[in-house]
Amino acid sequence: MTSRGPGKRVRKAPAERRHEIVATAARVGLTEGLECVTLRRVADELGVRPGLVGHYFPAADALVAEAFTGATMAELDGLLPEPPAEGDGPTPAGVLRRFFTLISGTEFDDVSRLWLNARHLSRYRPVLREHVVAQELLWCRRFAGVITDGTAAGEFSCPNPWAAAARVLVAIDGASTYINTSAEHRAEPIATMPRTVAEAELGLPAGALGPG
Amino acid sequence: MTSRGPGKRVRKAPAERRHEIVATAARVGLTEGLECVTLRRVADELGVRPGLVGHYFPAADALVAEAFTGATMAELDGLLPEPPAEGDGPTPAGVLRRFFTLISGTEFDDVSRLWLNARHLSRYRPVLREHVVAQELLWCRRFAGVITDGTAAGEFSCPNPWAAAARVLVAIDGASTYINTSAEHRAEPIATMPRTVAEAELGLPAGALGPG
DNA sequence: TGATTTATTGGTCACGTACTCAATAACATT
DNA sequence: AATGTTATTGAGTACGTGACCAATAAATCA
Repeated sequence: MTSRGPGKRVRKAPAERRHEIVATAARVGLTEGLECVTLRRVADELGVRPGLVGHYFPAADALVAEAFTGATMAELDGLLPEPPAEGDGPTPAGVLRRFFTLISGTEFDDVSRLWLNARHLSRYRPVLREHVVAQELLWCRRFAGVITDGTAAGEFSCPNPWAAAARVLVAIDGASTYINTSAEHRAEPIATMPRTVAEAELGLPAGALGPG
Repeated sequence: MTSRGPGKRVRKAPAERRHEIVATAARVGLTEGLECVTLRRVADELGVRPGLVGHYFPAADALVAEAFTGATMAELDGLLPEPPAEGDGPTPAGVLRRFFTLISGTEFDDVSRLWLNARHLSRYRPVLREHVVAQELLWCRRFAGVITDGTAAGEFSCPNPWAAAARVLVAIDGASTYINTSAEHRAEPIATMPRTVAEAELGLPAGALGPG
């Protein structure tokens, strides 16, 4: 990809270089796993010497953590966009319908793998752990916000949006847990569960958040 | 632990040695993580040279996979014992009550970590992957068996035990996914969910599978 | 234009891993 | 008691990792 002859130096503004390092690390982490996010791997990807990446990230843990946050933050904004400050965005039910449609696609598989990856790796890497906790709470907060909006608009009936969001996320994360193993063996009962749980939590009839 | 002077050799029957290697690997994997299951680590634990472990497991992947199966198999038998061939064991509802009580305890945390660990690692290690798939299906089958028994006995009402078991396991695995990260931040809504899902799936009133 | 800062290079270091293989010693068999 | 089998050792290779540091060249500033 990015290759140039040896010795030829390209000097960039620190902010720009740092940003492209994190972006590359996020891409590697998302597609190949966070343990592939190493100084050498990212450097190769950028056509740069490992020492340079080490210069921006003296501790490799920080790079892995930022890679995770970068990838999941982008994904969250794609799945559950923050509602516009004022005026009329899409209806909460519409937002959720779109959300459940998107996470059913195979494009979401890499994201499932990334979360699984990060949650396990957090056992050993405290810096990553903090980032994962922050993202988990952010996703929950974002989802709870949609529920709150929908309840205010009379679309949903939900006494405790935060707890309901947490439970829907349990279903989503539980269903995506098998992504590397027996997912296809039990596809049918598993895949439909998150949407069903959401409908139950929001007091909606079965199928209300379904496609079409 | 097991230490003896250098050079002193203890020669054991292959079956016995192999068994103690797997048992040690299972213990290390359960308490410290499957990436700590290395030839050297297991050898140190046994007071033996790394080459010996390598002799029994020419590929380290196989050792990790067997360590996982050993640990989860023991756990399953502790949580959901296979019913006696004939005669009267405990009632299915009683079995499930006991099950949900046990997985609520902190002793189950290591098991949660192990599953998370194994499911991620399966991404890279095909041998482990097969073992994890087998265990996932076994747990599901075992759970479905209890549901089937309870339905036959008139305790439960469940049209599809296999699918119901799969969904309850989604709730359990989803709830335990946060064990290394934000588990304690959202303990309340998350911890109660598996039992609630089970009660709904089995047509039981809320709290029917609760403690006491 | 000359001086200064610093982004970038290139190399080294110690560590831990799996894997290989010849030599050895404990056991079993005759 | 001698022999054969093999479980076990000990040393070695090759690889990938994070961390460290002096030298260098590109950009900026005086």
